[in-house]
Amino acid sequence: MTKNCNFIEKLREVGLRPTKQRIKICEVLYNREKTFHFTINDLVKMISEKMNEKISLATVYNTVHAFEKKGYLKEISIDSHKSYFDTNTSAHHHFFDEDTHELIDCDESDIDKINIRKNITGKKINSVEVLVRVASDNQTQK
Amino acid sequence: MTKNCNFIEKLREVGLRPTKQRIKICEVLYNREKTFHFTINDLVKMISEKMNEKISLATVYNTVHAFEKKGYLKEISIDSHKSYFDTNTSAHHHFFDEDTHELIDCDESDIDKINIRKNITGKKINSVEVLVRVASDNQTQK
DNA sequence: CAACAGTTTAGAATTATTATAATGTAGATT
DNA sequence: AATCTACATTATAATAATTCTAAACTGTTG
Ligand SMILES: [Mn+2]
Ligand SMILES: [Mn+2]
Ligand SMILES: [Zn+2]
Ligand SMILES: [Zn+2]
Repeated sequence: MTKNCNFIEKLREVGLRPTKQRIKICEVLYNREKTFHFTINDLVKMISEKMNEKISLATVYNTVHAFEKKGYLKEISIDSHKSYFDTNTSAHHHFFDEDTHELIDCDESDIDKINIRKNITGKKINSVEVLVRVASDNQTQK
Repeated sequence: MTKNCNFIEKLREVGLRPTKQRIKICEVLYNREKTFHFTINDLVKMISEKMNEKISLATVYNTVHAFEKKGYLKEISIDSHKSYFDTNTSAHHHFFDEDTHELIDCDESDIDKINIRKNITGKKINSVEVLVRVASDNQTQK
């Protein structure tokens, strides 16, 4: 279990003031075994349920985007209608369960390295990510 | 150049009434050499610029979603903040230019077939798509 | 502890999308 | 051809997600 003072240092390192709201959000996001995926709505719920404090919605948005900019969080595009964030900021692939709308990380070994043959002049590749959409085996597929 | 009567037949085939708005939208979307990517906003502009007719925004949304459901259009998730649609409905990969926010199709030959080793019990794979984010070579990368 | 810059906050504003309900129309029925 | 009816279109209102605003607040510096 990471201590709060670690979060304070971590925030200081990237030039974010260790305010109590940011520390609270760090606790909710990083004080756990595994990385996970969430929406802003999820996060607001988690804060209000797990913590007694209430944080303004604007602050949650601001903080999440500050964290994203500093590389503490990654935004994942799967569904144009919802923003998902990921506390796993490394480059990795995903499964998306279309029944439950759950995102699942792929292990390194699940998918071979992707080889891109095309090269766009004047442009460099920033990322290569695979999205595997899965759904229940029996039901009618979309 | 596809004739309107073809669109009428096409619409009838999938059980959509060939109304003048739907035919108009078909013309804008499919009366061209190559497939392309667009947002609802793009489409509304294209209709009002290319055609003299004005179609209600609600109808554009309804029609695009009707076309999507019938397999005439595909929705692409790249940017959680915007919905992109694709008149190329086949399974294919994309480059996304982060400078211009332009989507570019990958040819079959640009990327090898992806082999998924993981298998999620009770779930079948609906699609496997790769998104390659590119950006200007010289500028600071995000 | 005073001062300042950065931060939080509630609420308003904006944007994208969907719902509503009245009106219009394609295609079938007479 | 006139009528009918289910479905489609429309303008507008409603909703939802996100961002903006401006005032109050707080962490940090000296
Ligand atoms: Mn964002
Ligand atoms: Mn959609
Ligand atoms: Zn992930
Ligand atoms: Zn495409």
